[in-house]
Amino acid sequence: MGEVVFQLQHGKKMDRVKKGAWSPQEDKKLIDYIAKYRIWNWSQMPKFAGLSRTGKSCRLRWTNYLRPDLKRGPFSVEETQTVIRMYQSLGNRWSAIAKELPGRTDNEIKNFYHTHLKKHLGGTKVEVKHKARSKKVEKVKQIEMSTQKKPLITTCPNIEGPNDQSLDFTNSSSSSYITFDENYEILDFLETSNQDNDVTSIVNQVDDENIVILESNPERSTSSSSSVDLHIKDVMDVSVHSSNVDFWLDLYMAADNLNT
DNA sequence: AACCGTTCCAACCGCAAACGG
DNA sequence: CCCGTTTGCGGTTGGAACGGT
Repeated sequence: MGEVVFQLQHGKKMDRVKKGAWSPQEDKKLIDYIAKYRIWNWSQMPKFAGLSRTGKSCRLRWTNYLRPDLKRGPFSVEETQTVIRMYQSLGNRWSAIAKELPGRTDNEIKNFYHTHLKKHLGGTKVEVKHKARSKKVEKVKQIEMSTQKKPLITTCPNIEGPNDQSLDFTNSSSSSYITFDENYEILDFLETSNQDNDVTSIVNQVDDENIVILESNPERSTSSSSSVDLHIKDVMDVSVHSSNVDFWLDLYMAADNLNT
């Protein structure tokens, strides 16, 4: 990562302005300066702090990374729930969402949403009353949620299956369509054979509100215990309606926690 | 080992809002 | 109210890290 330096016209003098990743030395300069003089003017500060950066770059580095009150680390269940709920009501107003999450920045939430949540949310359009910054105008914005339901493939924690051999899907290489209630109790179960690829005909037979498509974990399919590890292969229509958010989220978080 | 595609996030950019003289 | 400057926001991206072949 070679440092990138640009020439900027500044009065008569040509100032060298650094761009790209911040070095630990630069971080220290910024932290020390703010500790001593507080934040008074971002655009003036860099030259006093001995930094060859724009004020914009300094502000970003401080607010998104150096600020002492930042939380860091993975999002908790509660935080993830908040992000999803707030996004459903506010849309992409990341800074407004960040106000509900102390220690998290708008940039962090935006990244979290795009990398962990977006692709798993089903395709639906949410109409959001978008409060414009002028406070006077209300824009109505159509939030286009991803129409692509990318499979959420991850390891699921032990979900207690029924003590019914006919429902033992540990050795099955086919997909299973299982309806759970909120306690992960299996409400309904349908198994597809390998050659049966007609998903919709199966789906139509069961409650399509809570369908989760599962497939058994190939590595751990030797035991025939009633407790099985599963791969969540796909989540269908679970996250489309807000009433289903908790259900989907619980599965997602449980699976994700197990992996870490 | 070497290559290649994917994931993820820090940092960028352009634009709009807010500020203040 | 105007206008230049500063701050804040959201979309986008470069590249490090990772995973697979």
